Amino acid sequence: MIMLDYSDKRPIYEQVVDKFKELIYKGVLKKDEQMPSVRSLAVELSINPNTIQRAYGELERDGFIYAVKGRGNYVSDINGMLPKRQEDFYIEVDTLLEKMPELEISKERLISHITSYFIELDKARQKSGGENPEIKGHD
Amino acid sequence: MIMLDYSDKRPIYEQVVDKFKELIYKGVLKKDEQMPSVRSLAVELSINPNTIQRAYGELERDGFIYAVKGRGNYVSDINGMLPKRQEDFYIEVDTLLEKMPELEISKERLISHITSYFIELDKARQKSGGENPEIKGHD
Amino acid sequence: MIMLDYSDKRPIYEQVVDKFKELIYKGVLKKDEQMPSVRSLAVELSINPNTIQRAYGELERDGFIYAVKGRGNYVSDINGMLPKRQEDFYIEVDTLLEKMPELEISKERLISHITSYFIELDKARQKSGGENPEIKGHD
Amino acid sequence: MIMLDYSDKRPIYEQVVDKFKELIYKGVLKKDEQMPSVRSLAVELSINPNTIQRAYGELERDGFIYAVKGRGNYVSDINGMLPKRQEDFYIEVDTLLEKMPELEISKERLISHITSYFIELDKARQKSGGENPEIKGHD
DNA sequence: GTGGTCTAGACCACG
DNA sequence: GTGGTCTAGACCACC
Repeated sequence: MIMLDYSDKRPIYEQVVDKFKELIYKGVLKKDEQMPSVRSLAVELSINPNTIQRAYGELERDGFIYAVKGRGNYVSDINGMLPKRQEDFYIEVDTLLEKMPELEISKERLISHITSYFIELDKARQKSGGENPEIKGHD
Repeated sequence: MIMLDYSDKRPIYEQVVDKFKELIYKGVLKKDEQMPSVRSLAVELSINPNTIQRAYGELERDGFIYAVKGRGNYVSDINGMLPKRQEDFYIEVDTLLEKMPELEISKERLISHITSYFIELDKARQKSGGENPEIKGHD
Repeated sequence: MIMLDYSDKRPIYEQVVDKFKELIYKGVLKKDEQMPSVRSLAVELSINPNTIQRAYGELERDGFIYAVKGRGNYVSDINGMLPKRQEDFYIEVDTLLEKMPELEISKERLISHITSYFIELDKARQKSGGENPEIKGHD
Repeated sequence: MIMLDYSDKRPIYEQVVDKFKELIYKGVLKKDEQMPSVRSLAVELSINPNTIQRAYGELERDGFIYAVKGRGNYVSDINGMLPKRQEDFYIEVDTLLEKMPELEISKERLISHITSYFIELDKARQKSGGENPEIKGHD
């Protein structure tokens, strides 16, 4: 379910946290589904249970999972976190936009890049059968 | 010339490196200009000279400065690094674009955000007297 | 009759204990009334009978219920526990009062808060038909 | 500087966290003052450095201290946290107020308790010389 | 010297 | 069985 990258400089527990956040965001792990137990996951990844414990602790602190003593960890309901994430996305976009003058990249050049990115994406999707419908007109 | 942020999680030498890269990129420090001496800068920032030494080492390794034994450190010629930096920029853009479907943000929504960003920027520039000329049609 | 909150950090047996204490205090469960059997309640809440057993044990230890071998558990007479609970209440009040200087909250400000709390409560009661008569001049 | 209470059921790291929060709140530890080092405090309290590490981690996460690698931990500026704490105080007050009808305690009885609490406090202060002036008319 | 991460192994409370 | 805390001891990056 999860693979560690030991060439990654980030701490292991952080990798675990991020991997699970992604799995939860993408819906692979659904609300109230049980997480792998601390010990079993530790064995599976052959790392120390404490490290998993710490990762689960962070996930709980961030509201992604909840722990029930003597039972296990379960994934929380993350509905309503989408707006916050969209906001963060636009903040990331802005920091990129700020760099443009210094890099002598024009607005038109950027938009052209974005457009061609999505054209390529569409092509690739048509080839593979078009299972992921395009997102349109949201928010 | 440089200010450290101790609440920043990154190591100090890295902050120093980045600050100087920025100064060189922006042309504040020009080709063949002398860098502050290791010891004077260490005193000014009240940090360990070893830390400055390490920062200068990284800057030299990355081709931003060159050291002359017994004389000091000098700014390199960074012409020709622009294309590489632009390339990095577009890679960063792509990683952001990849996140969009999952966040239910449409291409149109993004472009509208970018457009309004530049409109605001223009407004602010007209007010302050228009000193930074607009970048147009490059690359 | 009872609902568990798995997002609550407290152990389940403690939740059960508190819920029953409340039911008994509020008079929903009256003197000598029979408690649900350990096994039936365990099934109803889909938790381990041991957990219920432990909860009932605590309730008995605290004098809220009494067990009759082979028959079941029954609600005790809790008359005379009111003064003790009032005393506990005032102790809690005092710990709060002690924090006030540090928080730069004045006595007058607190009393004004309390007053407006009860005014709001009265308003809400008048709207909903006034079923809970106001408590006055006790003790 | 800090004393542990082993008869306390709460985890050690939590006790450490709370003790430091209190010291910072009360101004005993001031902005930018250095915290005892992880290892030295561990020795002083004769507990494991990991436990201190965890406590310091929580304190940093909560914005009470900041860590500089290779240097140490320093206390943050907690100005502006007062309103949040006052708000929490009133929430605690409200939970107490909610219990009153059930306990058959009237509003008047509570206010009389509070008033006499402050009268006693004043008496005690006059005896000891009156160094802590009364807080008045804030917020 | 400092903080930060990780392991190995133990103990406890809960179910 | 589960999560949660703690210890002892190690290693790393940073200053």
